[in-house]
Amino acid sequence: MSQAPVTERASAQFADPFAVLTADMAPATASRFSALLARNLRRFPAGTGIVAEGEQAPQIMFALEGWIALNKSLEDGNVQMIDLILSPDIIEPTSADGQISAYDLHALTDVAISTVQRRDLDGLEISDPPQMWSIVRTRAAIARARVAEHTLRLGQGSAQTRLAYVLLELCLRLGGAQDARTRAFDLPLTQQRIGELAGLSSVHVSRTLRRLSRQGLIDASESRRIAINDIQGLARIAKVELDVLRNELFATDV
Amino acid sequence: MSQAPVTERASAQFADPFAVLTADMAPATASRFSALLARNLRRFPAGTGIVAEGEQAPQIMFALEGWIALNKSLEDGNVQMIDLILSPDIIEPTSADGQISAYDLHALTDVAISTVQRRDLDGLEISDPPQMWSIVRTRAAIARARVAEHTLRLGQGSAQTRLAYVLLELCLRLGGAQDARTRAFDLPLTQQRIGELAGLSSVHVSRTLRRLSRQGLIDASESRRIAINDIQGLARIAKVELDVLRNELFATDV
DNA sequence: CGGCCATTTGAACGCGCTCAAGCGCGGTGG
DNA sequence: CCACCGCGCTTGAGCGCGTTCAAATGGCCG
Repeated sequence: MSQAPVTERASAQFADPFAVLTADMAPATASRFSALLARNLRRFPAGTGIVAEGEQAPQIMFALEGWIALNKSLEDGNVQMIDLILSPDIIEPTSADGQISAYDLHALTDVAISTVQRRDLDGLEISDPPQMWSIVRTRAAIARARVAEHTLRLGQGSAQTRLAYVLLELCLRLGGAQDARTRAFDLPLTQQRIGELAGLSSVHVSRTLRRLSRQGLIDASESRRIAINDIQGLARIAKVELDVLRNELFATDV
Repeated sequence: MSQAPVTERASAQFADPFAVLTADMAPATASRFSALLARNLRRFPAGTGIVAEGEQAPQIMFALEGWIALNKSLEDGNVQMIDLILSPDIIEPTSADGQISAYDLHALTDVAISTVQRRDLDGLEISDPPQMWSIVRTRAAIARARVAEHTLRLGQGSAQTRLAYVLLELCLRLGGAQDARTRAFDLPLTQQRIGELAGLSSVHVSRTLRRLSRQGLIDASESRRIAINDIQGLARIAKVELDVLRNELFATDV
């Protein structure tokens, strides 16, 4: 941890994120799990580092609230956002040794997470079959698929394709958009950060967003907010099949 | 499965790959695991498809022998190799639903794999703590770190950086090179395939390989074979810290 | 030998980059 | 209150990297 986190007791406003993860659990396991999360709750204000690349890190982090960037950077300072973490995602930042983080985790907004070690989850496993690890596995599979779609477009897509894909993925992950009729959603990222995600310079993010606007596909006039006007057209440019993407991004079983 | 695989009984030549995975297991678990792998052995000749994107797939695949491309492709036909799978890697091709493959798996050489379902592993779990899933988790963490390094360079690296990284990663994964003094190794990929991995056109792979040769960093004169003459220099161009990469790519515990 | 595929090399294009200037907006302090 | 500053966004100009298209070379196998 590169910043001193704030620890606090379980509070009512986390009923929601807890519920997403405990929905299909046996009640006894669920309550023990909720208690574990509450015990290990950490908060980070927007703009702070959560975990630094190459430093000691918790093995498992439950994203409860806020937007987290999972970054890696080249020696020359160029940053690539590998993935964007939103509740109820689970982050496993350590590599083979289970100790050192392979990634840089950065709070894009105010963030609440719960950090645990693997043995904590083993300690919870009383039901049969073990459900805790099953949940972790499912979230890992979703993250893998998400990163692969992203990587595909970084390697093969044009700027329009990359950006359209990023917007579409976020639209779907935010629940088909907070405002369902207009498919508009808050995007608490500067164009610089969007560029780190899409592998583009901030200048070219600006140009490409305006191009998509001029084509009538999106409305990006409001700052830190995106409205998708033509989701089919955007999917065509992103070179994505919406149904396929939905199946990849959302759990359909435990 | 898009090709009819060949099933066969356990044979002596797989003692090695089995051993890598069973090294730290309790003997009883290890033998049951080896039997499971042997029971579900499949072979694919070079150039054949193993699993197609969007089709039914096994949940867990143990790579025993050969080179496997983990690909994704855009609607327009452009292919990106997300990762390259070598024994003792474990592939989990399905996404959230545990049924449909999110990736296209392709045999680059003759390949031997063993395919199982999650419940098969649950059935093996008799020791405490469960070691099977721990192995799967560790291999998954390694693959995540590998894909992230790759994605970073697809998003932020030049052609030289991407290619140098690909060669370095393979050099390390192949055991610091089969021939330790010259750090030379067989690379059973056409430049077209290397391009799919590095996110470059095959033409530019050719130019960039020659450029690295002219700089004295590698020797690519022999077809399907690479010799690394100056690993430090190559690491500089790949913008990679060799020790860090080694820690990410290799398991240091179970 | 002929045919096929992989590789090499040249030529030219264009996408996305950097550099640079200007604008808009919110926050701060005189 | 307005002046100022800083930051993010926009837009223009020009460049260079990696692309595509095309042709030639080399290697392997029938």
